[in-house]
Amino acid sequence: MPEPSRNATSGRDEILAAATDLFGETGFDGVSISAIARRAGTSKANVFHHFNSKEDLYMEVMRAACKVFNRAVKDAGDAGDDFDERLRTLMRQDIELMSVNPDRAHLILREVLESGPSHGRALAGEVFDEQFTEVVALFEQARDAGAFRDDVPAPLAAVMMIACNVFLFQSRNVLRHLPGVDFVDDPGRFARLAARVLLEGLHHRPEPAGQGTET
Amino acid sequence: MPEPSRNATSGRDEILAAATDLFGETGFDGVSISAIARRAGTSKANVFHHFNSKEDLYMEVMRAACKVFNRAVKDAGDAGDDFDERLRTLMRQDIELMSVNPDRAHLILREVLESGPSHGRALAGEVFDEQFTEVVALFEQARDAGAFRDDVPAPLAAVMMIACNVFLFQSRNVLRHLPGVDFVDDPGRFARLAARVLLEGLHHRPEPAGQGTET
DNA sequence: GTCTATAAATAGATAGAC
DNA sequence: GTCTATCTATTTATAGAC
Repeated sequence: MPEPSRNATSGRDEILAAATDLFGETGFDGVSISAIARRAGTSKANVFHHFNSKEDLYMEVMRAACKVFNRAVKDAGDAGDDFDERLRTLMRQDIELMSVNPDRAHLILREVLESGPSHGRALAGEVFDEQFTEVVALFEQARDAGAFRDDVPAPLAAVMMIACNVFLFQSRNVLRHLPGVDFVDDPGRFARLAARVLLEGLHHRPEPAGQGTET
Repeated sequence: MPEPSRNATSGRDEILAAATDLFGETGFDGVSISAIARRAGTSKANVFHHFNSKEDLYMEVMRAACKVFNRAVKDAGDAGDDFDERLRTLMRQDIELMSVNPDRAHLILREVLESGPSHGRALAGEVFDEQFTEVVALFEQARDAGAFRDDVPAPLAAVMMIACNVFLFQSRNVLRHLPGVDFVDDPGRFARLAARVLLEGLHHRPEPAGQGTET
């Protein structure tokens, strides 16, 4: 690390911050180097001095974003041993993490959810896989402990949980204005209610009513 | 309607089809008129002959996409009066609709889920609202009939259902390669399993175990 | 309706002064 | 490290022939 001249938030860092904002809002194709330079308060040429290309800058932004999310996911592991409480906590932390880092969350989700032109797909995929694997493990533990039904695969339960969080985050600006929707800006409340539905729905209770126990 | 010279799929229609594909895959900013013309087998100038601007073409594509989805959502209304069956059917039809029209689905979802530069936001918003309202109504009917618990708001249940469908569609290409995930390409199976969890979770069953009935 | 040619602006990226 | 000036390719969009 060649130490920078003296100022902490100078040059390179400001460009990275501006790029994170803009790439997060509009995506790779929707942002020009001129726009990034303008927001960072510098010139186009200076952007190209600090980064070899637009793709290089984008990848650097992705790397930083993934690091933030990976670290947060790792830290969220230790939270008691009550399954219900762990699920609730995990959901709430997940939503709060995205709410606090909307641009970074957008970046990662875009890479995972859109076909995207081969950019940071691999990096974002790792974050996604890690998160997914952890949630699956949680549900499998619960099922192995006999707490959950065995006619619903753990990966499917994991998809449902992550889906709720991701969708709430992605559509928050639209949902907020819909009638009866008063839970968008209260992660704790949403996590509590959604987790309740998932937990009750997953509890061991064979032979529901009229349909066979088809897998 | 000034009838076209003689061929049904000629000129304008081919351009619209090409634009739907490309805008759906890469979004507004990621597609150039040259690319659309190339795929439609015509020239740039001809694209501008049929449409006043790139935004015009994009809006036309959005309009058509929304029409397809609005019609399908309307048609899905009448399906028996068994709540469980209706929810299952609605989920399955929704997933199948997106699977069959991936580009149109992507277009609409992108407009709703990304901040996006003011483009077809309004159009897509209508489709989204309509779908959301219908699902909320379904859950409210069930709750009014006394079938569902009343400590989980209907809009939240609706968000959970739609979230599962949207997320399954959006991340299908990533999920497909994850261990234990064998439900991505079987809408019937996914709808059956996910609906089971939601239904069981929403069934009337007050005072779960240890936590109060907080709303 | 479709084309070639072109205009005008902007994109990503480089050269070289300071 | 930062800048102005510039290069080249590509962008949206238009003009006008056929």
